[in-house]
Amino acid sequence: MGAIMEKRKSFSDIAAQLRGEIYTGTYKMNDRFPPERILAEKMKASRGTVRKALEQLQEEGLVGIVNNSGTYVRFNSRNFRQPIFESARPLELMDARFAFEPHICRLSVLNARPIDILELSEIQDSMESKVNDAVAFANLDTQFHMKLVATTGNPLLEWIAMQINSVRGNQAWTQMRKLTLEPNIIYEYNLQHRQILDAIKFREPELAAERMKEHLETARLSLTRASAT
Amino acid sequence: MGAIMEKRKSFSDIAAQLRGEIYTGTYKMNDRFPPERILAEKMKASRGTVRKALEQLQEEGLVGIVNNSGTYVRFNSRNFRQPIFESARPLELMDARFAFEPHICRLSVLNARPIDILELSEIQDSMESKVNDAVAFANLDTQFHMKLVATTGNPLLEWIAMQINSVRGNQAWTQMRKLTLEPNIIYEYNLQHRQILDAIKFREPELAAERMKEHLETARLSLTRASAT
DNA sequence: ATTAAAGAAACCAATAATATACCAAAATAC
DNA sequence: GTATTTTGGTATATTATTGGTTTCTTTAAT
Repeated sequence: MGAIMEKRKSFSDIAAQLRGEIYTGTYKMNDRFPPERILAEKMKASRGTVRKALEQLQEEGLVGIVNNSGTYVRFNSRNFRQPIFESARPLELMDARFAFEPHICRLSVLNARPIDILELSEIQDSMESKVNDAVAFANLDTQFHMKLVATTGNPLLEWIAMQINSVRGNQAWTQMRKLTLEPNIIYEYNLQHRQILDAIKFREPELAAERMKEHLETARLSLTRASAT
Repeated sequence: MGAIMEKRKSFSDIAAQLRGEIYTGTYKMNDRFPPERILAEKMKASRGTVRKALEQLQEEGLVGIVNNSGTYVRFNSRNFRQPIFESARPLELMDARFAFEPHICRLSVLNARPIDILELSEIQDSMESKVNDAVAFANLDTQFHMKLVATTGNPLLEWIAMQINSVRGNQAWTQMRKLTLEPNIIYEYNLQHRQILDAIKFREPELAAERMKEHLETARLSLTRASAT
């Protein structure tokens, strides 16, 4: 017979499963776990095993076990109020952009339609005429990077970019912008944007990514110089 | 007596349900909730339990309770577009991981402390013993990548990674996992994880990033093969 | 055969959920 | 303006659950 042997589950198996469910948000912060008896039934293990698994999770700090009450999640899987973005520091954001944008360039080369490239060029043209207007330039810069993401046709990436860009709205950032966006810096940014755009036009994914990295490196440098002041 | 016993609901259950109704827009910004007594009746729970659930939602900042007046929604579901994650397709998610994780490796090399590397090794060891248990392996895999991000010490990156990982909790993904995670694939993943970890141990940022790219390429391939079936 | 780990069952004391009643402020009706 | 109703806040007694503990049996690995 093809009867499947239900293999005996060890406490570490149970722990791994529950850990995963905490990380993925099945159980949220401050939620109470199902009672041990129910959990044992669901996991097809004995209560003692579940108990041992929960004790391990407690040592890891993921849950707190309260006598005669229940086991409570002490891990924030998603922060719905998004205070992280409010408190994100400029250099942390730069790291995120470093991770994100070079690959966006590669994807853009693969997916951008002619009309997309045309629109990017238009934004680029506007930017080059705003060497002396830091605020206008910054807004167009945001537009440029957002449009770049949009050309990938990936709504998930677009959503993430939107979240990252929302940081720029806060106080620390408007100040930082005034410190860094001097005309000569804007001029350099324009050159780099133009180079990135050209690499995309000519369908060179690695070149586009490389030039984006250089661009971000320049931005990072002017940031560190500004914060050193 | 075939009467079905209505399971007693805990405050976490009530909170989860109300949270869902706020997120989906059943109750919109500034709406007044039904009074506690009515809510208790609808939820088939006692007023005390509903009360405790509402208090938790208040701590989360989702609602505001006003004495002698009512409980009001303080959350704008339009500004929070979570649905994208529910509908994110596997290949779109792979692109996001391609964008992020190689650079995460570089940052990990720069910032990981010895204790971090030790913890990563422990997760790795567990994974290598789960060649025949796809569910356990997948959960450990999530842990591995989450821990990797954590070593960068950048909460913004951690938040983004968590958003990306939260997709894995949904239905389409658990099915996809069953299709792709065969023992030989798991074996290959283990080899690649080990190589990534080694590169981090030996403080080689570019090597670590490159190996992560290879790992993701393998994952992408097994995805496309699975969706071709 | 020996040993360590998991399963099963029973009991305890503390806690959570229920049910009910009452209060005071606010909203509503008249 | 006044009376009535509605609302969240509070208190209390009762019942159902829950984690903690012990004891013993079963299973798997060596």
